[in-house]
Order: sequence, then structure tokens, then C-alpha cells
Amino acid sequence: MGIEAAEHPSHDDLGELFARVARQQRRAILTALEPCGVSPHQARALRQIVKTGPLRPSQLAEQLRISLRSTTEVVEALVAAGLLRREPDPSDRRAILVSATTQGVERSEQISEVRAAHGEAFLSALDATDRAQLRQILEKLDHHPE
Amino acid sequence: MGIEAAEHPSHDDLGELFARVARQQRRAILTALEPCGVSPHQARALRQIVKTGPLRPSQLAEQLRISLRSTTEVVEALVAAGLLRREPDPSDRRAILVSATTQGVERSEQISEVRAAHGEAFLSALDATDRAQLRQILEKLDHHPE
DNA sequence: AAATATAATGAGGTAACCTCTTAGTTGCGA
DNA sequence: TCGCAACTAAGAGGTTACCTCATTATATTT
Repeated sequence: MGIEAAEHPSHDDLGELFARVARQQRRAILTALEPCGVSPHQARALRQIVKTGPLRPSQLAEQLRISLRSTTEVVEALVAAGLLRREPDPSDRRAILVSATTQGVERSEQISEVRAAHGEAFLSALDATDRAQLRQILEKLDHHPE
Repeated sequence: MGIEAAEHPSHDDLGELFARVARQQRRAILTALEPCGVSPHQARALRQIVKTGPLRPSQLAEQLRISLRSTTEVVEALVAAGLLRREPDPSDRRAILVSATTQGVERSEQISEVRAAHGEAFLSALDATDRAQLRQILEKLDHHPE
């Protein structure tokens, strides 16, 4: 198929390498985040809300690129933890708005610190150039579905 | 905490971008692999066995960087699908050797084709230079735990 | 032979998703 | 203004890809 595909298995290998590294990263973050009492997934959602302000679940889903249903779930967990709050959306009674509680904002800051302190273990293997390159490449790979 | 952390959220963002792209990739592969009747995880294990020849579960675990228990699981599924075979290891009766069946080898080839054909949707957004860079960076990030 | 280590598996759990269905609410066209 | 399609979120239930801890069978060391 590809010209060089037979010589060295570029595509397949790269994909698997990527998947493997992603798995390792996920695990590292999971461990680093443990003392914060939130999963990586929850941390991402919390962070997004803190960053953008109150959102509807559907908007949050869009921004996190996950399904609406999964968003409901994550929000639920964060509400239970007292980090998010659900309020009715005044402009549409079908909808709700999810916003961060004071505790949520604090926790989000704590999470950022923990991540920074932990060096994001993972990314600390890269210098600034690598990180910039990686960012560029990842941005090419990040498909916004609309 | 980092000097530039306040100006542009380099670490955190990059980590999340990475996670997001990884998730998208996982989904793409999952879909692409559906007609092959194996999950991405299973495909990786099968591929490894086909590539290296018979292995003990513990060796496979090491190579895939997953726990022994998870390996048992994946092997089980592939044995059930008729793609792998368990045989006693003649040199140690506690151990078994996992090897690919003829069907397993064929399926592995089919999987490679499907992946190539599907363009690995994901990686096709990158040119050769990007791919080479990405590979280098990922190799720096891939920690072999020993 | 007894103690210890090792190989794999059983039991059971978690995170991070998913789809399909259900239940209000809205808004629009007849 | 009545009726219905469209939309919002959540309930029900499933899947993938992991994990740890306990158990069983064998091997190795003492």
C-alpha cells in the first residue's frame, strides 16, 4: 500500500505507540490526581466549567467531545462531590446550567497545582521544542466535528 | 507555579489535548476494526503474538505494558475467537505458551489491511515529517518500566 | 521436606465511555 | 390555540480496557 509500508510498519506501529503512550499518560494522571478525589475525566469537566463559566450539559459535551449522556454522568459525580451546581436555565426550562461552586473553583486550582507539581510526569520528558511540535501535531489530529 | 503557566497554560492544555486526541483515535480504531470482530486491545495482543511468536502471558503483559491479569483476559477472548491457542510450556508446567492459530495469523493480516485501508483516518492528517516527529516524541514518552 | 517465589486465573471492581429509551418543554404551523 | 415535531436532560443498561487481591499449582531455594 504505502511505498515504505513493507519496510517499516509506519502506520500501524505509530498508532499503537500512540495508544500505548496515551494509556501510560492516563494512568500517570490517574495516580497524580488521586489525592484530589477526582478522576481525570472529572478534572477535565470541572476545569472546562471553571474556564468558561456556566454551561449546559449539551455545551459541555460539545467542548469535551464526549456524548451528552457521558456529560450527565460526569456532572452528576461532580455535583455529588459538591464541586458543581445545577441550576435551571432561565431562558429554557428544558435546560439546566452547570456552574462551579466555590469549592469547585478551589479544587480546580488545587488540581492544576498537583498537575504542575507532579510535573505531569509524562510531559517533563519533553523540552519546549518537543512540546511545541507535539502541540502542533496534536492540533492537526484534533477533529472538531462541525 | 511554572514561570509561564499564567500566560499560556502549556502543560495542562497539552496534556488534555493529548488525552482528547487519544480518545478520538481510540474511537476511530474501534469503528474501523468492527468488521474484524476484535477490539483494538485484542488486535494489539494478536499482532504482538504474530510478530514475536509464542509467548507466555507474563511476557505478553510486559510487551503490551498491561498487567498480567488483563493479559489473561485478552488472551481468553482471542482463544474463544479461535485466533490464539494455549499450550503448556514444556519448560515450566506452571506456565503456558500462547500462540496464534492459522486463523489468527490470517486475521492479523486482515486487521493490518483494514487499518491501512482505513488510512488509520487519524494519522492520514499528518505528512511524513509530522509522523517522524511524532514518533520521536512518543518514543521519549514511552516509559519502559524496567 | 518446608518455606518461599512464581505463573496463571477466579473474583470482583473502576473509569470512561456508549446507545436507546423516556419525560418534560418549547416553538411552530395548521 | 391545539397538536406535534424537535430538543433537553436523565434512566436503563451495555462495553472496553484496565486494575488489585486471593487462590491454586508448580518450581526453586534452604
